[in-house]
Amino acid sequence: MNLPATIQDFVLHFGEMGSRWGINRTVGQIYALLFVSAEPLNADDIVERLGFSRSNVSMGLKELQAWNLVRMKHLPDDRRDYFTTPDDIWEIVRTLVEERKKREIDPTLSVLRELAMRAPSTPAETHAQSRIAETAAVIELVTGWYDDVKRLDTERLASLLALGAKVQKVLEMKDRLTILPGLGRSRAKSTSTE
Amino acid sequence: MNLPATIQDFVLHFGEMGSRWGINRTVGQIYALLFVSAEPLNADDIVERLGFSRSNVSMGLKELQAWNLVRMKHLPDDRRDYFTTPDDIWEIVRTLVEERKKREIDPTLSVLRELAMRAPSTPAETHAQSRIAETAAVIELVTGWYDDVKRLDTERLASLLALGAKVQKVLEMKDRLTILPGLGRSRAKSTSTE
DNA sequence: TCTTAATTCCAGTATTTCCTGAAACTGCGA
DNA sequence: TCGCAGTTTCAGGAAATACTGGAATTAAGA
Repeated sequence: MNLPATIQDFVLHFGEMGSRWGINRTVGQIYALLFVSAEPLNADDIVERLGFSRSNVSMGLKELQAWNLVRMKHLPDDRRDYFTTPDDIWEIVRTLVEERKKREIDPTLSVLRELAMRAPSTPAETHAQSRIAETAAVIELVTGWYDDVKRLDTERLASLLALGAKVQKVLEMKDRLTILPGLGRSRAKSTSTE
Repeated sequence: MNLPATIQDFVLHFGEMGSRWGINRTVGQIYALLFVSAEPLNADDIVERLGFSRSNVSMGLKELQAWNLVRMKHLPDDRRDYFTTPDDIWEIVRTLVEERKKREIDPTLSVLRELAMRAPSTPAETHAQSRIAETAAVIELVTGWYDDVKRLDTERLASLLALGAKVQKVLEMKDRLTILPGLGRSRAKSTSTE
């Protein structure tokens, strides 16, 4: 590994983190390197800097592409593929959450719904199914919230986050002071028409 | 594995999910079983139902205890330890998020801050450090929001989630219509005095 | 169409992580 | 203090995952 100390430390830490979150270490390191690099890098640049085998880098890049986490670019008079991450970190966060949801949460939710709907055959099963149904409801609530806020532009999202729980106070005030038609609790189901 | 079909399918699915999120399959399955069981279970109950070795179950339970995800109980005239998960799913979610944050996000954040503060020695490093600092800022914003909303009681939290992005509309209205002292953007840093 | 540089695939190997059985430990009741 | 039921620890084996080098493939330029 042939990198300035700070970059190396970042890359190594990111690799460790990745491996705790179900992303393999190599892929995490490749991503980290692209993330902090000012210029797009090609596969050989990565091999040189990280010291992985050429094919390992190639597979890692493929996986990152499958996750929509990197962008491919081409330089004039150069056939090689160059890769970067988006400049906007919020876009990266959105992609990460979106992909993770699509691959893991959504399938889980449909499994849970299916399990909860089966005809139970023992009392134990009946109890289990009500626990499962509760779980599905919580996941639906959280993902519904997410589906909603992900449409906000970054600035609004950031200010909402900065506001934190104070939002609650504003809402209580609103409940007390004003009548706002069309702002009730019953949010649209949002699963069907996107 | 000796379980009603629905419970078995849930346990297996949960085990798979766990292994994608950095929890090993066995531990995930033990947790899933406890989660759907109406009664507390002891280690031998788990061995019987899941077919793991006694020691594997013991280690799994130990790990779940370290994560604060299970409760130990004792029955009268029985020395064995019995385990359950909390009845309230929201409590489970809070614990999960809290532990994960404590073990992974917080340490990462301090690493990032340290890296961003080092004196850079190359232009590449300078650029990397500004990316790292930006990342730290995003993480701080999100965890700050989380630290804030986690204090809400479950009912308020659920209604906030149900409201989704509509919150934004309420806030815009508030900006236009009223002056609310002490509700500005500048939230307390919240890291120091808890 | 041929040459060549670049990329991808794949089979085998290495490494890491997980799981087991046996042995050590703990603490209660006699 | 001893015996015993229950629990935990740990070293070694098993399984899963990751990594490599070479061979196959692709595509651009001549």
